[in-house]
Amino acid sequence: MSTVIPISSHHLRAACSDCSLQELCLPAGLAPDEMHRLDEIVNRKRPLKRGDYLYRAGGALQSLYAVRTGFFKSCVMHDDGREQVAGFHMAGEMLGMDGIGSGKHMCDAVSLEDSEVCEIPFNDLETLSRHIPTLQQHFHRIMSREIARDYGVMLLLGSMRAEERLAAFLLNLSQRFAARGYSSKSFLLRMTRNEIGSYLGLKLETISRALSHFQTEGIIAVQNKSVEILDAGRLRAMVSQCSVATAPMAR
Amino acid sequence: MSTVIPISSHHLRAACSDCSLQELCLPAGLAPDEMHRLDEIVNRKRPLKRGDYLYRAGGALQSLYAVRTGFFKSCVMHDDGREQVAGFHMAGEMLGMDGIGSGKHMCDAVSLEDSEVCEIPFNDLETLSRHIPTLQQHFHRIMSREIARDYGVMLLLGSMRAEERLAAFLLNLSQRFAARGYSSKSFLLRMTRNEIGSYLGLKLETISRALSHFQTEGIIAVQNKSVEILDAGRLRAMVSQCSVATAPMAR
DNA sequence: CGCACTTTTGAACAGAATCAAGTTTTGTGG
DNA sequence: CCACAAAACTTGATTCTGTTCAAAAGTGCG
Repeated sequence: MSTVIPISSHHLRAACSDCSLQELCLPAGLAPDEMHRLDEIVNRKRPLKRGDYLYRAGGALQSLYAVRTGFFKSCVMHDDGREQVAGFHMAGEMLGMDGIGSGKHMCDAVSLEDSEVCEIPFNDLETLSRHIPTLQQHFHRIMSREIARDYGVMLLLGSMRAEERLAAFLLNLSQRFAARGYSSKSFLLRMTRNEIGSYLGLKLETISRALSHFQTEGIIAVQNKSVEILDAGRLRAMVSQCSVATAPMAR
Repeated sequence: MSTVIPISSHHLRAACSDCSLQELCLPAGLAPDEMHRLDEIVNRKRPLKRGDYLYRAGGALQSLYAVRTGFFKSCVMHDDGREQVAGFHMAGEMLGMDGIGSGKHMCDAVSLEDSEVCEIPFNDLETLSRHIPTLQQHFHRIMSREIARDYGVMLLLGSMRAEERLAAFLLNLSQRFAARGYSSKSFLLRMTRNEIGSYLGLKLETISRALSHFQTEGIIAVQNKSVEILDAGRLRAMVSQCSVATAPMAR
């Protein structure tokens, strides 16, 4: 257990990205044995089909989850059945941190396409992070970044108009795809117009109209779920009034 | 350092509330020596006058802060000079957790009345929490609750209309005052209409109108900064459509 | 005591929501 | 693989909520 496993650095990197814990272990790099110990507590999770729930609001929080492949939304349900999307999550991002405080999940996490996640039992993570300062620091950073992101969303919802919100949303997606090695110019919207609207505090008709408008302006090309960004500069100009909104905005 | 300091439980409680670390140490209670070690890393901070900055966006994050007395807002500045209020903070609450991820504060923290804070050097807190699991758990809960609160604000900004937002805001304040032993029915608004509006994604005129309207309806009595809640039930009814928004909403 | 800031209130305006209809896409079962 | 039903999307017309502009009154700090 405390023996250093003799594996190459290439191996480590592979193992890390393999379990999709990029956010937890990549940034500063753990020592080989540390990485191994982290790996030991991570459970591979069965794949989820589109529409499956990863967890539900009110359920006991046992684990945090790292998205391995696929795409998720987290959303809170109103009494009347309407849903409010609180965030979208792609490969390499973590889910479930909102539930630590109360021990219960605060929202539903739903798979928007066939996905796979790694399950990280929270108690084990807490214990392990006491022994591995680097891991502890990363975990704190991840939670903090979540808070900072949320601030950005609040800014967006509190002070931007419809088309500015959508521009910020598209730029944010673009940037996150780019960070994962996908094209920043051309990608698929995994969620419906309704879900985008819910996330941005707008109605689906408004999303549809704004997308159409961007298209006639030559800023983007949309066809169904696929989006191509033609003029990122103009998108950036639309949100530039809000300095903070560009980078840490969405999720 | 590892010696158990012989102080009574009453002493401990006093010391704890004294340094205003309620959020960090009260909930489950630390052992006497643990409490003492926590106390050792906490620096008493000079009082701040109204309008003083506790920290500024972009500044290096050295410490987290616990509000001892007083009232703060945290806000992000737009390029054009407008400000967006991201939260209000009263005695016993913690500030600064948004900056851990980047090592820099993401927003300004401004005192809205003469206040006093405790400074908790973040590195020391991280180190200490490795040795005191209870402290570690509390710290994680605090960060998580901040995330959950932010989800609530997103819900509010994304799906409630003006008067619902204000109702939720008043109820949240009421509740937080009550939790600190103050009246839940009658309190002072430490912030301006403009700051309330910024926080709720509305203009100050809208806040003013809504307050006036609530008053003519007999739901509240307002005079300048002082508010008395006459019919909490109707306020609750206004926000009840959003189950989640009531409790963990603002900050 | 006066000046600056905050608040209130009114009137006109604008942006997004709502209502509605029609079209396209997607998913399912035969 | 096709047909059909359900879901998602687009677009237009209308309505309504909240913003903007404006002016006056109140409050408080120096």
